[in-house]
Amino acid sequence: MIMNRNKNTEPTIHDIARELEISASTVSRALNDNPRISLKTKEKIKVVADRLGYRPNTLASNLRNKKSNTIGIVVPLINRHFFSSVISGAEDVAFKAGYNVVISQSNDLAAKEISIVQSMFSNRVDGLIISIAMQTDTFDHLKLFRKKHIPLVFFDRAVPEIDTDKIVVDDFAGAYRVTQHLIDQGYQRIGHLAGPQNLTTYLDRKNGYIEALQKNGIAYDESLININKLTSDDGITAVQLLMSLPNPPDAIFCGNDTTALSVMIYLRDKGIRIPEDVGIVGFSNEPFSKVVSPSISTIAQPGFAMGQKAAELIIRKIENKERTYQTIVLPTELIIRESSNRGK
Amino acid sequence: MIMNRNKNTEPTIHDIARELEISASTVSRALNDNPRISLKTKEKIKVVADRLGYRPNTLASNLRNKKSNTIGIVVPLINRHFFSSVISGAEDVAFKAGYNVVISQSNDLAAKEISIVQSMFSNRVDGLIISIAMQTDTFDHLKLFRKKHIPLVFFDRAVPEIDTDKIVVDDFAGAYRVTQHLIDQGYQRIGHLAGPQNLTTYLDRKNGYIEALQKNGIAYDESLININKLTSDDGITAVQLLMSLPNPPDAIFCGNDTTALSVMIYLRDKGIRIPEDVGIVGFSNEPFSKVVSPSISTIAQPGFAMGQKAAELIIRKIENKERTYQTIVLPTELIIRESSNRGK
DNA sequence: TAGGAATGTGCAATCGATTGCATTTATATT
DNA sequence: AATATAAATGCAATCGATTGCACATTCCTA
Repeated sequence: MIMNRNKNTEPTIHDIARELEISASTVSRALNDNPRISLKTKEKIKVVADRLGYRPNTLASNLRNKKSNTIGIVVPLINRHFFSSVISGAEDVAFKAGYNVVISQSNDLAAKEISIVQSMFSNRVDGLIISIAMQTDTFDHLKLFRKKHIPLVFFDRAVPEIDTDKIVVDDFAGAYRVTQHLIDQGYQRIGHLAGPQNLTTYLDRKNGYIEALQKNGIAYDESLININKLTSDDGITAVQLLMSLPNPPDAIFCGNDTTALSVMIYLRDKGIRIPEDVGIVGFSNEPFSKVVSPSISTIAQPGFAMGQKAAELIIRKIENKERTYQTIVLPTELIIRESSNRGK
Repeated sequence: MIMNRNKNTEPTIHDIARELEISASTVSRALNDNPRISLKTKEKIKVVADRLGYRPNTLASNLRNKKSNTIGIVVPLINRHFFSSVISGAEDVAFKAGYNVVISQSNDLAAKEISIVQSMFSNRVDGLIISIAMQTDTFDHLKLFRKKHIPLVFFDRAVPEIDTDKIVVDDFAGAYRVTQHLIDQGYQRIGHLAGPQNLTTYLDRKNGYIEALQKNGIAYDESLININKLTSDDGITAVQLLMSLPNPPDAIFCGNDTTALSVMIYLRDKGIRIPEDVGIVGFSNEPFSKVVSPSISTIAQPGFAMGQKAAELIIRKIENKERTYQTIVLPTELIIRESSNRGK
């Protein structure tokens, strides 16, 4: 009699096989509902599996199948509304399709991003969904995925030089719409706080802004554009600068809601009325933008939907091995609130 | 000559071994910096490994070591500030310690939670960090982890009947402090919007509130307590009820910031001044609570720190096999802002 | 220079599930 | 009853890394 009923050990298909005096192959096939196994045998096996509290060891299965059923997601910061929404959407779709989701945050640091991506590769994720760090400017770690034909999907912040699937929002159109809206409200000199221009996201926003000005026959004034990292403090520094110009702006299109808020607070403290004296628009529709006072006009980015789309796309790639890449541009929505609404 | 340089295949230790005409064991040991391997051999091996672009296959290693280097985290909803903060903190610590983090959300549904937890077990996570779903009322899926001696850490919402590590905030003390603060500010009739009482979190808050009243010799009035699910709408319904009492409250301690905000907006619309006429305090320190106007006094829950602690704790358990369980109660912080500050 | 310790490598089994191919068993056909 | 065919199951290798034990080599020391 072969003895192997170790105590601290999880039951395996071999334990089930031994119990029933059949082979492990049969057990494996039965549990995977393989038609080659008779119904009768399948049932016997399932009974024993239940009794032993058998749970398949996914690690073993993954190794054998060279598939981890895992999707990696890398974001700059988990703890940020937009990104956690994307993650939430992606997890939703992935879970339903039987995939696990491993998540890491780059903290916007290139070095950490590289380390994460390599680790995910070693863990043999089946696909990678990523929004790159602000700081990242070399892309070998990502090209690795392309080279090995592991599906790679960029969202929000994509790398132009890597040809793969991308899901972005229409930053250009969003910014254009914001600017047009400000013009429609009668603002004449519109400033812009722009983010790092190595990210297409922010570049596109700036370009949309410029385009809208030009289409409306407004001279585009370089001095009204302030490029920074869009932190709360950056917003204050920038607005100080803009307002001290000989000819200061009467509206500011801020690259995100965070700066929109800090700008607004700064102006309020200076006794400048919003939207009467200066109009403000942000970007991203952070939850707070709706509830501050005055509420902040902004552009809604469909984070949850983006995550869903990204997961759907990568799963299709994983399972079908499609070779064509697409860039999905999700529409944005201009939400007009108090901070830019003069009622015109 | 043995041929095996398949094209689409990742290099393995065997490829390195073949190249150098040594055994795979030596390669494995060299790459793990085993002292039994000579420096000279190690260096040769590292050179070849680099040249081939070798990346260890973590799946194989995990299978052999019966360890996945992965920590599972289950939250009700990823896309919520408190939870994403916890995740962020946990990822931070886990990554530094060489662990991956897989995340799933229960959507507050018991069935999904069970399914997630079982799947994580099959994936052989080394430990599980979880905040249970509002709906969950059976715990076999979690007891499984205890039975198998897989580290389990509850955070925020813990299950009293399962003896394991827990990290919670001191809801009782937080609520007590809120109430004392309102009393100190001269409020006389303090109402409370409480959450579902099957969660200790909300139960403790209510008890802290009651205790503070009693310690201050204030009669505790059942009619001033409204139990609901703490959604925005619930807040409005509740405040309508409270304010229509013959003897309405002059302050309301809301079970979370969401209701605090909706209550505040409702009162403002009725021309009731905050904090002069009615004082308001929330709970959780949601980002918006600081930026709305008036800003909302609240209790800060250290989400990020909680995540860090949870990860630290579970890693200690994973690596040391400690058998003693602890409940860590993190202190809360009362943040006094405009909504309850009469300047007393 | 033999004996023994110290050092460096290799063999082969193992982790648990999967699967191509072979083999056995049951059923059908003439 | 004998053969052909279909159905059910088993064997053994595989996925890639790890490791106890055995074997080989080098180095000392008496």
